[in-house]
Formats: sequence, structure tokens, C-alpha cells
Amino acid sequence: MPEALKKQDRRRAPETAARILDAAESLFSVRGYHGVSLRDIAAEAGVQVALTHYHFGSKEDLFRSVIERRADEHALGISTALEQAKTVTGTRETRRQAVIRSFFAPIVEKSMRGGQGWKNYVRLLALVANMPQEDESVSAFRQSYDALIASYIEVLRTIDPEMDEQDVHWCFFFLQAAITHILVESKMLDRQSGGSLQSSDLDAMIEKLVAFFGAGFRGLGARED
Amino acid sequence: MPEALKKQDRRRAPETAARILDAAESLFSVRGYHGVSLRDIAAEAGVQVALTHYHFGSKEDLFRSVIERRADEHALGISTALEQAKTVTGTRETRRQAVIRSFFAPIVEKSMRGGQGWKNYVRLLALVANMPQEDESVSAFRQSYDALIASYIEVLRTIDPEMDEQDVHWCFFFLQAAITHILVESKMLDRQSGGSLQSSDLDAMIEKLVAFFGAGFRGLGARED
DNA sequence: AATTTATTTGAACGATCGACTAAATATATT
DNA sequence: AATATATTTAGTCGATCGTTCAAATAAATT
Repeated sequence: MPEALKKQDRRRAPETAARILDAAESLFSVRGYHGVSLRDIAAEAGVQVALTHYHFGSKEDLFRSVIERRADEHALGISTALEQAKTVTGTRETRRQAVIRSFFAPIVEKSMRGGQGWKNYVRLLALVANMPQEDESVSAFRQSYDALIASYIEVLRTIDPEMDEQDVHWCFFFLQAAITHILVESKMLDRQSGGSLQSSDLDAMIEKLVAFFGAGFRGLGARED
Repeated sequence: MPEALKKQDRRRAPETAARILDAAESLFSVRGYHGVSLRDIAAEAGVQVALTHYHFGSKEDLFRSVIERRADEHALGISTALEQAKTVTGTRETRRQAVIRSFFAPIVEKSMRGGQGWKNYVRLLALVANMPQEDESVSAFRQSYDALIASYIEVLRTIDPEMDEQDVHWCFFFLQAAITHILVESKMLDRQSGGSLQSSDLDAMIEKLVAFFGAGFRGLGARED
């Protein structure tokens, strides 16, 4: 009897599994975990309910699978962006702005240029970030995210070692707030760009973010030179 | 037959209704609308399920009632704070900081000094803000909130009339992001204050917000003099 | 072609959901 | 005390939930 965990031993129809993941990703990201039924997902994917259990097991397993599908690529994108930002030289302001840019750019880029799937995924991320921590279904994801945050804080502290540590945490807290809000309100971004998103608009938006939050850091004592 | 809308014609036990609202407020704010059943709420309140229907009607009506209980007081607090901020004179920076303070202070104050009920309520607000707009159960609330935002934008534009209008919207977008994130992560604030919250800590936090976001505005072209 | 394995279908299961009703109880009014 | 109204209880309704299973179908292997 085929238990849920085995995938494509013979290449057959993993396309069905992808359709289920797409449907789940889209619905979860809008209505949340409890607001979506397996029958909703199956209907959206055009398959039978039992197929969700065959391919992914329980509903919670399916939710985990939705996240895991893109998590690695997403984490890699951010961490490599941070590594690149570390190599930037110049004034503190320049280096700090590079770090801020490396935090915003990958996820904004994926959301705006990665197609509908990535847009749904990043919206789902914001939803996960607001979940009660007791939810074990996303604890692994949150752990890796927290580790990433810690590495960002560390880099920012090497740039401004004399800055109060609490203040650095506050600054980064505001960065997280902004990125979360952007992901949730992605419709607003669509509206702002009038439906047809230009690459120049996207770059301009990132520069707004860098300018605003770079200045914010200075408001809490970060040095410019 | 008593239909759901009639309240205390004779003063009897509105205390029960309050207990139901408290339970619903607490549970909704953590697990969301769909993550909580009427039986959960009734159990938390120590009453029968049918009582929720007797006092408040449907589940959606109950959700609305939870919000409406505190919405007026909350809205009044913010709008009076804005009116006071309008009277502040001095440099643009001073006046702008007063506006920013008036946006953060009332809600942070209620969350930290208004008891557990208010803390749950403001967390629920952040949850509502992330709801899909199609949900009609909160459309009235969102309308009044949007109107408030518009009045804030208007005041900020009178302070910096030469600033690009889009940039003003961006700045305020970041303000909203911060307040939302603060409400969701209220546990973090508790931890930061070590459980025993001092009034001085609260004031210090608000000053961090004002300093950071005041500087952020300048990063997008707001003038200081 | 025969067999094995992978995938999909269709239908059911027990549990729980929101909603509702009739009866019982408590409180106030006459 | 008798009556009227307000509140609470206990239980039921159909619908929908997540999950499971046996049978049917499709694809690969022998």
C-alpha cells in the first residue's frame, strides 16, 4: 500500500502534486490555514480530495510542503545577498544601505518578478510570521528565519559598533515590519504600478526603502561617515 | 420570542455577555476568525454555546461585536491625539514628530496600560488589517480606519507641502507597518520590559519610534527647519 | 502479454461545525 | 402571589470538516 511519503519512483504525474501545491499556496495565503478546506484546495486544483492525502498526507503536512517547496531557494537568495553586501566598502552609510538593500531586494524581487506563485508564497510568509508560535507546523521555518535575522543584526553591529545594541534591534524590528507589511499589502503595490510593473518602478521602490530606513538608523544614533 | 438584537431591557446579567466578548476577543486575536469555534469561546467563557447566539447572533455578528465594543473609544483616542498634534508649533521637524507621536502613542498606551482586554483587542486589529478585503464583517471598521489615515496624510502634507505626495504615502505606509508589527509582536515588548513594565520604558519606546521615523521622513525629502 | 507498481476515483466514516428550538430557570413587574 | 419578561440549559438539525479505504485506471517492468 502506497503510504504518503513516497514520491515519483517512476516519473508519472508530479504535475498533479504541483497543481495541488499551487492551489494550496494561493488559498492559504489569502484566507489562512483554518480558512481553507482540503475540498477548496482540491476543487481549485481540479482533482479529488483524496489526492491531497495521497501526495502530501494530512492537511498540516500539506501546509508544510507548500512552504518547503520554496523555502530553500528563498533563504539562499537572502543569505547570498547579505554575503555580497558584506563586501561593500565605503562610508558607514554606504555599507549600511547595502545591508538594508540586501534585506529588501531579494524578497521584493521574487514577489514582483517571480510570477504569481512567488507572490502568493511571500504573502503566505507574512501570514506565517503572524502565527502563534505554538503552531509546530512552521517552527522549523521560523528557526531558520530567526537565525538569518541574527546574522543581519551581527553585520549591522560590526558597521556601528558604538551604537546601542537595543537600538540596533529596534532598527531591524522596523525593517521587518516594513517587509511584512509590503508582502501583505502586495495589492497596493500592484495598484501603485497600474498593473503593468516596470523594472524601473521596482528599483525605485527599493531605493525609497533604502533611503527611508537608512535615515531611520541615523535617527537612532548610527553614524554617517 | 427574544430575537438576538435586544439587550438589557431590564438590567440582569450583561456580565455574561461581557465574559463572552472577552473570551472571543482573546481567542480570535490569537488563532484568527476561522481558527476559533463558538464552542471554544463558550467553554472559555464558561457558558453554553447557545448563549453566544442569544446575545450576539451569528458568529460573524459576534466577531463584529468584539470589535465594536472598543472601536469608538480607540478611534476617539487617536483622532483627539491628532487634533492636539495639529496645535503644536515650531520647526517642521517638531510638528512632524508631534504627528508621528500622536499616531503611535494612543494605541501603544492602550496595549501596554489598558489591561489584557485592550492588549488582545489591538492584536486583533492587526489581524483584521491583514484580512482579505472581501470579508464584509470588518468593512465598516476598515472604512473608518482608512478615513483616519487620510486625515493623517493631509496633516503631514500641510507640514511638508513641497514634498512629493507619493513619498508622503510611502512614509506613512512605513508608520502603519511599524504599528501593526508592534501589535502582533506584543510578546516581544513584554519580554523586553522583563514582565514588569515601567512607565518610563513605555515613554522611551515611543521616543525611539518618533526618532526613527522622524529621521525616515527626512530620508525621503522632508525638511528640518 | 502478463505483472507489478503508481496514480486516481468515488464513496464513505466519525467528528465537529454554526445555527436553532423548546423547555427550564431566574428576575422583575403588576 | 401571579404574571410577564429575560436569561440559561440541554439537545438536535443539516452541513462540512479531515481522513481513510477499496476499487478502478494508468504507466512501467518483466
